[in-house]
Amino acid sequence: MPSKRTTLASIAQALEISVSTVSKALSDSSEIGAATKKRVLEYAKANNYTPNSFASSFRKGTTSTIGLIIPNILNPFYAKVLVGVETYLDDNGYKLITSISNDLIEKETKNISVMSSGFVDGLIICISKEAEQKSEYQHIKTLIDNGTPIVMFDRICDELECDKVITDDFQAAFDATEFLITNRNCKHIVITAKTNNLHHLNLRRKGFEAAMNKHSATVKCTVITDERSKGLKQKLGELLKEDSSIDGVFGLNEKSVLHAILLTNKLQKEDNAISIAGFCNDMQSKYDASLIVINQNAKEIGVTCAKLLLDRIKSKDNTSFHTKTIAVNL
Amino acid sequence: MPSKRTTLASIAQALEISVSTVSKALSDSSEIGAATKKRVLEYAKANNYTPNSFASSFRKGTTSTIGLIIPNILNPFYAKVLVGVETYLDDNGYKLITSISNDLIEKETKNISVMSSGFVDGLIICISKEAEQKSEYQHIKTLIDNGTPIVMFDRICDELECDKVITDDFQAAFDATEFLITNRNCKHIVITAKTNNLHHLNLRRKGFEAAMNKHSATVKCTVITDERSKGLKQKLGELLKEDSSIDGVFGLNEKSVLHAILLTNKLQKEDNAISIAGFCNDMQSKYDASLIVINQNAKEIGVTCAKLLLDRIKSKDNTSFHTKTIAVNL
DNA sequence: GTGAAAGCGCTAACAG
DNA sequence: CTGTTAGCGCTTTCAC
Repeated sequence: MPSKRTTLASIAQALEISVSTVSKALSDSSEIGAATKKRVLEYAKANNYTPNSFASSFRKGTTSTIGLIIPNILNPFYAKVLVGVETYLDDNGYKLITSISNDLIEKETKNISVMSSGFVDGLIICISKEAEQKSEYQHIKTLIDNGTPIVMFDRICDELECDKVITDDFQAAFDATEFLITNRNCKHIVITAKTNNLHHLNLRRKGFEAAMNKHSATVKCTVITDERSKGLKQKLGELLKEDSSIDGVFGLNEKSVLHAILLTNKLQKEDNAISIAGFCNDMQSKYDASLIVINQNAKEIGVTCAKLLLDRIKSKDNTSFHTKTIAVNL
Repeated sequence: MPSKRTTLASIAQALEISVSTVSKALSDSSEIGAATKKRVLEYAKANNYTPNSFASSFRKGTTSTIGLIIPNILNPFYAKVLVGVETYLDDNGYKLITSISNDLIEKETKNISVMSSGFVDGLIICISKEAEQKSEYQHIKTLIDNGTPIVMFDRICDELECDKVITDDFQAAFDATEFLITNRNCKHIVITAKTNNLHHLNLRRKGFEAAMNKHSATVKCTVITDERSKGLKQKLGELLKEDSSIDGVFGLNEKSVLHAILLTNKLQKEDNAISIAGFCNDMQSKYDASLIVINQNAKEIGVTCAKLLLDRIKSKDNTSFHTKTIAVNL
């Protein structure tokens, strides 16, 4: 193991030329003669020189690194967004620093400040539930004021001036609900809704309600609410046992859908007795053709975020922010 | 938006004191008088000075950043490992750079070299399927020779000298299989095995076989092999329809287990007619109590990797590497 | 063609 | 107590 890394200086010393010559030779500058270039390149290879890109970044004032802050990586929606972000960044020579906020403002704030203290050229963020519920955006505002380019996705905030990428939650929920009604002939649909007052969950619920209103003549609905997922699951289980007229379930989020799948399986009814629709990115959903899954195109969301951010960084423009809506499909 | 960031130099200039005084004052050094400290602190706050920790890292020669390279983030096993790593790192003031290799040597190699060129203090890696199958470890060796501390997990290689964290795959498979036999009274168990020659999958299969041999008098087994997941799923589906004596399925990996759940659900047999056991970290499995899930304690694996790595970095020792085996439970 | 030198922002000897 | 100085490794004018 070589005790010391090869650097420009060590190459220069060994070859008795100057550091700047070495630097230029390695970057194949036209200023340097072919003979010198060859000498330098050979020496560099022989001593397996790897440029210290950290130093280079420091010098240039950019890091080619992007920060991603998400609430939870076990939710496949966020995992897929990460895949999209990582893919696009990697293709463009950028690195990715990831932080999981666990939906806590404190951790979010801490990591934002660490990253933005010179480590990243820009930030992609889905704010924590806590921040959204308390409308606490000061930590994000500070970031923007500081000049760090950011892109928000999924959970966004109108008062923040930056690029944003969202799903058309209302339309998606409307479409899926209508599909339950018109294609699966559902007559009694249950919706499971957490009472956590998240903006995009409310939109989904409104989409569902709009569809129900449109078809109110033929379809009935029952709303289950609870502030916790477990509570929702339990109530749904009881309801399914009691009321055999239920022939559809609409899940507003990942967990609701998974719970619905499990509970209806347990009932051991004849095939397709109960149709399930909802927002779900779990692998499981891909294998179960009977499900009506709202495909949020999470990976595409990630790619779009990354693209918006890199474009913003390259243009150095900080006006006219875009909000892109990623289409969904069933 | 302030056109220029506040720096030590700008503070020093404004207050007509030296840069080093400012630096010391901000780090609350005992060398500086209370009055000066107060002046500096107030000015810093007023101009919301944030230290450029990138520059500081550069100066100190360490980045407080760790690289994590995993094949796939959509596999919940790796996602959970990431959570463990991220949690431990964050608690210890470290950042995390993540790269997804997609099981390709090329991307793995590229990202390793980018990260190790000064951006990370150490690396945690689960090598790509491709590297393991081709026994290509040169890119890892180069890294080790270069002096970068690394920790391997899940897929390891004996010839590489570094810390390692693994699951006791053999024992886990043995225990789960025996549970199927003795507790669920299975008489005919199907095992779905991909023919991809991955070390830890082979260990799992050996564990299964050892249990079968021990109970060969009472239990029969059928082995399904295919090089692709889809093929396995199809063969399993056909077998389940044809042979009604099957009362147990053992899945060697995530997908196999998920497929088995789905297929047996479709059969609409009476409850618990077919018991399923296997390696699975999907959310779904948590909600289905009838499953026999091998809990690999993925988060703990992540925490252990991170801990081993930080300890190694701090001690600067590069001898006596440890291989830790994380216990599993059903 | 090649080299000298400045400097990115910060830290840490060493002087006063 | 405060200041001077010398870099970390690299890029980039500007001279020669």
